[in-house]
Amino acid sequence: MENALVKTESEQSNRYMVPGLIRGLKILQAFSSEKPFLGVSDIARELDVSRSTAFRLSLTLENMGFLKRVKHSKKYCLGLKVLDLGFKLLAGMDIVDIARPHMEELSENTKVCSHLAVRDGISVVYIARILGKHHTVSSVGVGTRFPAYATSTGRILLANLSIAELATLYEGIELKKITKNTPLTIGDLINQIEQDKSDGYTLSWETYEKNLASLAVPIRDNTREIVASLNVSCPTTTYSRSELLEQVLPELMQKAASISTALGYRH
Amino acid sequence: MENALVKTESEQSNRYMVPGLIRGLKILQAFSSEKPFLGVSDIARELDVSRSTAFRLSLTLENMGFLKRVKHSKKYCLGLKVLDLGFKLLAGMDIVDIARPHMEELSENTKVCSHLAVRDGISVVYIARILGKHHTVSSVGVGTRFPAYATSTGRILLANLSIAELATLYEGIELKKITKNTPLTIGDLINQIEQDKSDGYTLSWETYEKNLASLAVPIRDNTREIVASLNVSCPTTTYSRSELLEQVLPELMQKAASISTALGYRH
DNA sequence: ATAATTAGTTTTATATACGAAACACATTAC
DNA sequence: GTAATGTGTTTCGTATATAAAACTAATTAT
Repeated sequence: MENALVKTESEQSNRYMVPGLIRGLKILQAFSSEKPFLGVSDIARELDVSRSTAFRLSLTLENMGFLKRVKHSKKYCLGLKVLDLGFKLLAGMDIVDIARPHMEELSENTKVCSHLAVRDGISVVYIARILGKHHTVSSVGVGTRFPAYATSTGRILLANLSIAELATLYEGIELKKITKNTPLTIGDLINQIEQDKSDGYTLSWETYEKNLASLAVPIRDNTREIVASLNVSCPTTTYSRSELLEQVLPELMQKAASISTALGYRH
Repeated sequence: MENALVKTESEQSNRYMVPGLIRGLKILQAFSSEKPFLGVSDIARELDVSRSTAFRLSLTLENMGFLKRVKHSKKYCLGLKVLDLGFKLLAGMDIVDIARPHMEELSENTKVCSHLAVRDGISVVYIARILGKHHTVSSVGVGTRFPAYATSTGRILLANLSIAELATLYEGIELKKITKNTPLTIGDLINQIEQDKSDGYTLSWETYEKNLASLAVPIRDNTREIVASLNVSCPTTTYSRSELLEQVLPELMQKAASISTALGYRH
């Protein structure tokens, strides 16, 4: 009972959280392509709860269709119901439907891949992708997360925050050196974002991955806030830096403007 | 306290279920493209729980990233974390990775859309899609669910069950007449499935949607069970019935065989 | 303007979800 | 073979999550 007081350890601060739900969701998150099958005991170890609790939680998730028993085994794997949630979210995002035709034209005209992304805390989450028909294809599928500070799309989205908000957001977060071009301090990041703002675009040349170029611009809605970022990405060999800026950027900005207009933004 | 005994009403039978988790998941499922924003009171009404409970559950989901407050409002919308689960599931399904290149060839050669689907109870769930380059594109995205009895892919997947299992699965389920070709009784369905089995394929001609044709075949793995269904679909005007069977079917079966082989199936 | 309604949040007494221990039955060790 | 460990499941007393009520702070009605 002496550890009843030491509840602050790694748990969320709020005293209103319901443990059954936290744990249930953590179970779903515990599954991965490396660990696709977990038994009750595995789950109990993973979450540091008793086997009886793990048992009841798993049973609940199974009954709801979020977990499935694998045939002729007592182990569980993720159930197909987990797909529903994600696709319901995307279906509700009319920005995806609005943007897609423009993105298809963009990809058709530039021959490269295009992505639409939104910010979730310090992450960029990709919510739409059009594969270029004629060149190396993107491996960034819908649902992919990247650190915002290290990607062109991410920096565009961070530009919507004030310096104070940025500082709060990145308080205690370490910026990892991914390639030679990634910002290493919040100061660096803020400077880059200020530069982006005056340019109106972000060019990332091997910032997140060697040999990968990406050019991103903001999309705004009727509130005038930056709600998404539209980008094109390709190998650094497809277009040179100047070709990207001279040939691709105007096309990209025009499509972004069309999407913003469709979302109610008045220029 | 008199209603404490009447717990069986619509709740799950099992006495080990943890209510906090059930309710939390039901909250996530309550959001839809028609109702993208819900407040604490809305949620309380929707789940028939007290506002204080709805409050604590929402707070928990918010802290976990599964719900987000919409700006300048107390309402919630789905958080982007829900995407993670679905895409983790798909990433773990190596059948998708294995099938995709074959599906791309298939779509390239036949010029129409191809889908890969698995069964989840009485539903078919689509887990991969390749859009045809030259014709009307499919609106059946990854994650889409359809009633298994009414689709070609679904009937192929149902063929893996014994008649007894089929009867159990559809016990108390009403088959709705979707078009003139949908089976209306379990007897009809079983007859159709028996026919499919001897044919080795299912042709659905306007079965689920007017003007839509779909041709599906089974995919088996090392256990010799039908684990997925591969199909092509197109408007009924693209290919005639006989063209589908003579030109497209051999190609489809060959690709399905390749995928089955890659999954360990020995012919 | 004022009252009435509805919203989200906080408190608190009690119904209940939880961990510990026991159980049954595998699988592995020796 | 038997012992030893590991698994999923069940029971049971107690710590705790919950519903009801109280409390604010917004909206809406009048």
